[in-house]
Amino acid sequence: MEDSTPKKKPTKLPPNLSKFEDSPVFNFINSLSPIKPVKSIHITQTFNSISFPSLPVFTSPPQHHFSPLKSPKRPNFSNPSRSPPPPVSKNEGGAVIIMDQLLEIFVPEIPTASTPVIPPPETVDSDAGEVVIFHCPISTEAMEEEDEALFQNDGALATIEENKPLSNLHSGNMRRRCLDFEMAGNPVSATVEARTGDASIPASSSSSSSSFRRTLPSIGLHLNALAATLKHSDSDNICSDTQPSFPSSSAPIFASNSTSDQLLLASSTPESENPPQESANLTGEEISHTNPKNNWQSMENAGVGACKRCNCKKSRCLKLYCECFAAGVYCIEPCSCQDCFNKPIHEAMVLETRRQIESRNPLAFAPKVIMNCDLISELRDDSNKTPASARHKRGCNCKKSGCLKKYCECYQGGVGCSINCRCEGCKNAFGRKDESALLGTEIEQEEEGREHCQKTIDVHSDEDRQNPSNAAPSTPLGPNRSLIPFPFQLKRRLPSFLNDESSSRLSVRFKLEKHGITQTEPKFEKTPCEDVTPETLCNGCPSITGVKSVSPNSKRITLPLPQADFRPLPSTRIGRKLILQSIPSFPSLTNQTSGINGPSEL
DNA sequence: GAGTTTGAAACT
DNA sequence: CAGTTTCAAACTC
Repeated sequence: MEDSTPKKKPTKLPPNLSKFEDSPVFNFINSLSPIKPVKSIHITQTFNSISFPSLPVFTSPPQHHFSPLKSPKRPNFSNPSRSPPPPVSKNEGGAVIIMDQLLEIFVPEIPTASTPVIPPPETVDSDAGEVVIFHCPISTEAMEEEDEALFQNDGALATIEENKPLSNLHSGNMRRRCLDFEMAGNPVSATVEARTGDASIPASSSSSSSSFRRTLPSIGLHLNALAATLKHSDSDNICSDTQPSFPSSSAPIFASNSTSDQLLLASSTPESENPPQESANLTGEEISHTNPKNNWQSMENAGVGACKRCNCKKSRCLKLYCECFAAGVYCIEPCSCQDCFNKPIHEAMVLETRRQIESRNPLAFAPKVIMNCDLISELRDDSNKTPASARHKRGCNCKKSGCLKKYCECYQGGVGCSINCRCEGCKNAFGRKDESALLGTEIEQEEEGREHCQKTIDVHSDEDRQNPSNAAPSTPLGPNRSLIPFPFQLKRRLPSFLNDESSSRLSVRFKLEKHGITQTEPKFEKTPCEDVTPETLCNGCPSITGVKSVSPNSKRITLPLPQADFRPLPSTRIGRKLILQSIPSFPSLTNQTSGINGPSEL
């Protein structure tokens, strides 16, 4: 509003000036002047919108202005990456993209308002309308947060978002949150994945709980993956920003670990956090293979799950009952909560509450699902923990669900039950408690016998040679991949031997055999993945969830480095073993901080 | 969409 | 620490 008036003034000015300037040139200019008012109008809208982001519509006007700047990007939108049909997609995609870009550039662009010419009026209108629709769900707060993240990451984000729109546009509002989760979960993973294509590390997997939630994390992952495939890996950075509001929370705890560690960690929020890992797990290839649509769906689903939406009525969203709060994110519009205090406005209260909760349980906000790497270190400390690539931090206590429903946090997180679980009648598709126990013992043995790694490797190689099928799984992917539980889809698509679990378990079996322990074999042969996969996996993991990440391999893995190289290797085990030994080197490469330090410890 | 089930979180 | 209550998600109809 204000803007409009000032602009009008300029128009008024000319008359005054006209006195001085009667020259034909001046008249000519004056004649032109009428046009300006029109431009000014656009500008005013944009500014208004900008100035009042809070408004539900807030987005639309700015878009226009921004669009010009973005104009270069638009072409990208039109890019094939988008599945949607061109006509419709144009508007939507354009609009959405614009919004994202606006968020990114937001302030900076304002100056560009002068450039009204750039955006074709048509596109502007259509975009605006659509944009409004998409973004409305997003709270201004969320927008702000996102913006911050965007600004921080700038280039990377911009590119990412550009890419994202392609795949993610549908999700619109969700997208932001997903990013947040990613950040929380694993900022780096995404980048790593994108760059390396490996995905090796991320434990992301944990993430996602059941099909979708897991995907959530995956969502982020997906986005990242998409972005990665597209180009930018930087998205990682973005992730970190996501929840500025909750610095203290779990993040620090896990954050202490090196970035790699973070990657390893699966965020508690099944959706967001895990997904990243999953995505990470997914190789670029996989991602590419998977239909963007699938990812998309998964993302949307995840969005529901991953991008948390709570429905709290009595907790004020200040207790762990609230998924948003538990995930360390503010509630946003999509939430149906009542008397919500989990908003930036009440940041102090939120922080205080978090502090209290953490005082009771320091890990209350820590990721509920911990990936391999963590386990590795933990395992050393805690012999009891299962070797599985990912496990629930505390374990579940299911009595009736059989750990086959989302009631089960393990299942929801896409991880198998562990010894820590007190569940009854565990049938967790991702790994039953009893199985994990066996694996755990095996793992312990492994660790004990690491000295024999070399030997075992040889043995494995021999065995692999004998059993090519076994060997295949063991491939370098194994190690790297192991972390990354392949999406169920992948399992379906890929030969069974490719599954991490199978490979990992096989390797374990071999090890056991070597050690003289053969009893376990039957179970390993079962390769729960295969057994289980059908329903749960299919449902849950369309996107990723890498539940099965359970494989012991995952523990070792982490770094993407070798993946490409290793894949060729015939035996996964070998890869695992090698990786283990190589681990030491990784830390140095990635992070000094990394608590993992596998090598030294190893 | 309402009601039920379930198990985590919070409380005692 | 165990038992109970509260809570909200997940699930069913």
